[in-house]
Amino acid sequence: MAMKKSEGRVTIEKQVEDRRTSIGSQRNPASEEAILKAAQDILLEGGLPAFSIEAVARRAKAGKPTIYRWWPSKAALLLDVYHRQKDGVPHPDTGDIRKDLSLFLGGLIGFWRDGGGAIFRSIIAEAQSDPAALQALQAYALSRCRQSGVILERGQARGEVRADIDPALLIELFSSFAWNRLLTSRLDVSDEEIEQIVSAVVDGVAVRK
Amino acid sequence: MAMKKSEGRVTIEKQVEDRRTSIGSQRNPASEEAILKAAQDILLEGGLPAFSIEAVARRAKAGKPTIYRWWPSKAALLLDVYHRQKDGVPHPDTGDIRKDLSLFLGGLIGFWRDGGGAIFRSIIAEAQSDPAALQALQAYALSRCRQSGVILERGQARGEVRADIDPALLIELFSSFAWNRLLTSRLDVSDEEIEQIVSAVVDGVAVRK
Amino acid sequence: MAMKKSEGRVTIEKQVEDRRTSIGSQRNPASEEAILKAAQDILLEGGLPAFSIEAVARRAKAGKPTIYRWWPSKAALLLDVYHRQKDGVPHPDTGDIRKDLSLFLGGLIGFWRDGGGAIFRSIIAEAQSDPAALQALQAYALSRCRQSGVILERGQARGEVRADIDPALLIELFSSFAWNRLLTSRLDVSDEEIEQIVSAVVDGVAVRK
Amino acid sequence: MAMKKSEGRVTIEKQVEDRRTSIGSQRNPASEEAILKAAQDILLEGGLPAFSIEAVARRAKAGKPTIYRWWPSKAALLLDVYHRQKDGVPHPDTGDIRKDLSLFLGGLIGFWRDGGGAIFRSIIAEAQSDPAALQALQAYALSRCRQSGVILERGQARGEVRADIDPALLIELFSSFAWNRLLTSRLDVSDEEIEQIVSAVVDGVAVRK
DNA sequence: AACTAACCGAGACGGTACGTCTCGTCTTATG
DNA sequence: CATAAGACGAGACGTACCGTCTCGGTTAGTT
Repeated sequence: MAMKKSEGRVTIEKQVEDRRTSIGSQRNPASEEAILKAAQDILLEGGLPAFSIEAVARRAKAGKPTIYRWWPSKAALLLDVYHRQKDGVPHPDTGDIRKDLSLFLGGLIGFWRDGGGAIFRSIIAEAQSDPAALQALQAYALSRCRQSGVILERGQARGEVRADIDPALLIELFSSFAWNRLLTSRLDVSDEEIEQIVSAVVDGVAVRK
Repeated sequence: MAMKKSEGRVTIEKQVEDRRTSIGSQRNPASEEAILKAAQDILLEGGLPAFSIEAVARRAKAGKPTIYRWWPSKAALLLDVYHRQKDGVPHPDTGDIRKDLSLFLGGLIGFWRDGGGAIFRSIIAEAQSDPAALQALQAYALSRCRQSGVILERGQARGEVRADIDPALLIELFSSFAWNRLLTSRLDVSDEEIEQIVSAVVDGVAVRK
Repeated sequence: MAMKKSEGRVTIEKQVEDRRTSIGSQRNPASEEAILKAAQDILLEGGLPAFSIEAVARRAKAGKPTIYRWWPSKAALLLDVYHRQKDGVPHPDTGDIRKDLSLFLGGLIGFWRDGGGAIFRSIIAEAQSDPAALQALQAYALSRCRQSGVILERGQARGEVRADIDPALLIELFSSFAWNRLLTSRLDVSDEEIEQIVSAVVDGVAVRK
Repeated sequence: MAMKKSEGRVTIEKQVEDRRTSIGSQRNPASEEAILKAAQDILLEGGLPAFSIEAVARRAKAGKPTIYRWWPSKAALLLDVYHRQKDGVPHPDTGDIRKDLSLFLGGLIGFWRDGGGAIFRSIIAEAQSDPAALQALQAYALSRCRQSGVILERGQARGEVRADIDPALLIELFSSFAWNRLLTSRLDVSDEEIEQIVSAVVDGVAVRK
């Protein structure tokens, strides 16, 4: 992406090496792209400790004020970076609530374990000190729970799931578990563990009388 | 010279007053106490962003090296501060697994909501960038889950809870929910919500056939 | 926004007042000046022991990195401070080598005695532990000796001074005496002593046969 | 020296490794020796920058208070270290003032160049900030000049040197030159240079009429 | 023989300064 | 007027020493 940026301007005069300058009184998409790319790369390579506005500017060959102009805080940049990744967590519809929930939970954990979690971890951490990030995180989490609640709603429609269950709340319970494992770097969850959790919740912990 | 030494301490009690000096080749409990107190106060007042070794040293009227001597990292100090608060989360034993779990989850959330959570939030945030903090957090979380697992073990002993349930894993599921709410500042959980979650897990989400 | 920028500077003069910020991608003369001034004042007030980068930064209301950016070492800053004082040691040209040398030596000692020596003392001291300072001092001393050698060169041109004398070496001998007195705080040299030294060297210590 | 210290106690029980403890209510010569030795070694190896009370204590395996008990300041320790070295600068008596002065100046420079100067440099540097060191240095320098003045006094007695010359002052002039070279690390003075200086002063710089 | 007094090492204490890092703001020069 | 560049004040980081203090142990003289 970042390489493409000068491609359209090659013929216009002599082009000073590889420098990216203003394109006038408007936001420069090449800069935005370079900054987001740099931010993402830094996060994936060095994690949150390596992530600083300074480092992003350096790597993106951008001026710090350019970053501050468009992203008011570290958290805003983090969120933008996160939104770029399509998160690939599915809302399966196999017709079997056990399978659906196992696939959902396993998918979420797997996505995070395979590299997708680093940035989200950073956002959660940032949200503990930055109120703006916190609000964004709240909104994001809520909408995700609602979206994923569809799994249970389908189960309810099929008469497979109790009608008095709040789908979003239950999804929150499952994804909380994934959060916990993400935040404690214990994402190596076996299929058995996932199935045990799903089974416990679906069938109930209590002995059937 | 030797006479002067004890002269200032004749009145046994209230003495510390101004300056706190060494008590010889051994750790000074007064310093440790002052440092932990200062650290706690700073955390409660300004949260994680205000928490720096510099600030703690200043407030505790201690030298920075004194802190570094005893706590190798910011995270170590954070954990020590957290350990000082007796966390008051109970392991209730009412004989009814529903009540026990509700009291446990409600107790944890209540404790965090009423001020006890701020420091733990900070530790989780810190653990996202500091490997040492992460390790400490892992160990802590694990041991807590095992401890609280006793609630379910008692249920199993009573024949109330399925024997194939892993107590620690189930507790982890419940406390994950509390973590989630702590980290998203949504600890205002109603008793109904807690009961719904407990009920869902105890009785199962599935419709009984 | 853009309008606000110049608003505070409408009245051209007296403006600096409180805060001194960047003037763009280039060295800020106001900062440089403030730092050198602060350094000089600290040296004159508290001498070398009071002179620390920390103290200079504090007094100049500058950040430490700003100092380290422009002066790689304490010694470099010291030398810059010394160079600011025009040192007022003359190269007199009375036509009489005795008078010229007396005025030179007396002038040097007098300049140091009347306040100008404190900083140079500090530089010499610093050079004993800092190789960079040492090198700077060597270069400075050498060039001064060569400059002042002109006194003897004129004497040689007049046929008053032996042609086989190395002017710089002789000047070094005289200024060494001043160094010695500076470093041992014995700058209260009487005119008689100066004349005795000059007389000894000019006329020779040996009895004329 | 330091090695000998346990020699007398070998047979008395099992001797805890190599520890040097108190010998009762009196100064322990072994400790003093070990401290001076350590101080000297550090100075010769790392120069003034490496010389700290901390380092000396570490190397001498002594407690810091033991050092502070006997030497009130860094300078005092430095001076003691310097006094241990017999300085080997001669007061030659060849009967020829030229030879005597050349041997004196050459001897002083040579002694310093061959390792003896490092400590004296340190003392001079220290004296620029420590008044106690300064005073000690003044006294030392004065007495040395007076002692070495004997060279010129003998010349005066022989009728070889003008009677109106102050011997100490002249010696100060010569040794100032050595100081200068010591402090600027330019002790590689050739015999020719020494002879030129001596010749200039003995015979006079002025052309004989 | 017991006691005292001073010494010993060790090392903790409250501090200061070090030199490096990042922060978020600012101004320049370039296009 | 947006950009890359980079200087600025601020202040935290972790380290090295400073000079003071207390400790527990050792040993020489004195009782």
